[in-house]
Amino acid sequence: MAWDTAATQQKILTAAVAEFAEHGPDGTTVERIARAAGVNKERVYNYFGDKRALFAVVLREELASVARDVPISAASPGDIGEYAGRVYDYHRAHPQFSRLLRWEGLVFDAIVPDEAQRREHYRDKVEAVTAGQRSGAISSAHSPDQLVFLIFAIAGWWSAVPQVARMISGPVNEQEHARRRDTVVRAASELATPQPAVTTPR
Amino acid sequence: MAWDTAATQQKILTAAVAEFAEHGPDGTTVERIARAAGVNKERVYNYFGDKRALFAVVLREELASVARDVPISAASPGDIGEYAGRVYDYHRAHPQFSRLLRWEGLVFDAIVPDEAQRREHYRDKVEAVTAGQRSGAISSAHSPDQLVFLIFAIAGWWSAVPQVARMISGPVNEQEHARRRDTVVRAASELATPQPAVTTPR
DNA sequence: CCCCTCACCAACGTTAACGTTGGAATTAAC
DNA sequence: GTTAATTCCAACGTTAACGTTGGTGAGGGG
Repeated sequence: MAWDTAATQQKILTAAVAEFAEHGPDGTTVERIARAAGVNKERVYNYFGDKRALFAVVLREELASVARDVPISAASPGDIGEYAGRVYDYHRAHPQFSRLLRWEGLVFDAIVPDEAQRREHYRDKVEAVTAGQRSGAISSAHSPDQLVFLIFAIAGWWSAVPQVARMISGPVNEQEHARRRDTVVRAASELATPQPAVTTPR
Repeated sequence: MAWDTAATQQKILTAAVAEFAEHGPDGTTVERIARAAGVNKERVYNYFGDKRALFAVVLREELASVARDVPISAASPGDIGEYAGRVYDYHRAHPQFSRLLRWEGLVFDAIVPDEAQRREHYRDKVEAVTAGQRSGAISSAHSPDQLVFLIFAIAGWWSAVPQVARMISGPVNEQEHARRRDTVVRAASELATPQPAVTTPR
């Protein structure tokens, strides 16, 4: 049988994503990754360097995915709402992504692997919103970058602190998921809808 | 000098909070906690059992604090906005709380230490919003539990994924914090403001 | 057909954290 | 004032993960 080093590397990477997402950088052991991938531990060190380096690769591979897989359209508040809904769906369908994102936030406070490229992806979203605001279809009550971030917050917080969501809203079944998604869509849409000035009485 | 076991336990707990918040359950070592507290490692085991038990105690102690320290008022949308702002402030002023909350979300998917009491705290918030909705001052577009959760999301996501916030909005200084807080306050207020129906064109 | 390179793995040394134990110092009880 | 109980710590055994090394066998170039 011929060597297939690319396949070996891929198996390691897939196993690493699962392990790191589940246990985090400190809870993960290289031995478990190797066993899950069906290869020897030494292969991991040879291909990816030490554990931290592998973690960085895993983050880079996985965290660019939402930007690729969930395109934005910002021609109307309804578009923003649907975008938020899709981001919510993505978090739900890819718990590994969601967990890695949060581990990154906890471990890499300062430096993020591949920050330049990630920034690009986010810039796309912000620019789409900027265009929507310029056309008047989207509310300008918030600056575009912060509106984008609010959408992420609304869509992502559920999976970030599932325990809090459960304590507030009760056990999570299919129906509850639908309810949450609906809330996300409508809330994002609200925030994107141009308003005749919100007055804050004092 | 007399024994002061309460003080010893408190020193351990304080050190444990800092260590667990910084490094998480797996990254923390009991030895470091003991050293930081200025006591012997054995004291930790004697008073708190093993590492996981101590982690549970730390979570219980720290995570009830927001509910205690940040009361809600929901007599008007402006109240909701200000509440969201205070929650934002709390996250910023107590990064340990924020980090522990997220670690809890990652590690205790199912069971949460002291869940019953935590649920009580959240219930208070939900009930305040319910009352506000009943009086008509607060929008009923979202069910009260989900509105509360949206507020938490808007206020908390910034510190949960600081790397994303930075990549979207640039470096964080005092001015940027003020901008974020303002966004949080206004967004929460918007979501709480009764609307004459949001139309979603298709 | 020979040899050199490289993927692969079993086994190893080393470090570090966990959790425990035996004993010294201190307080309280009688 | 002697004894029992308790706080505290230094030192220990044990486990487990990290990262490495020496060796084996497959592939390919001359």
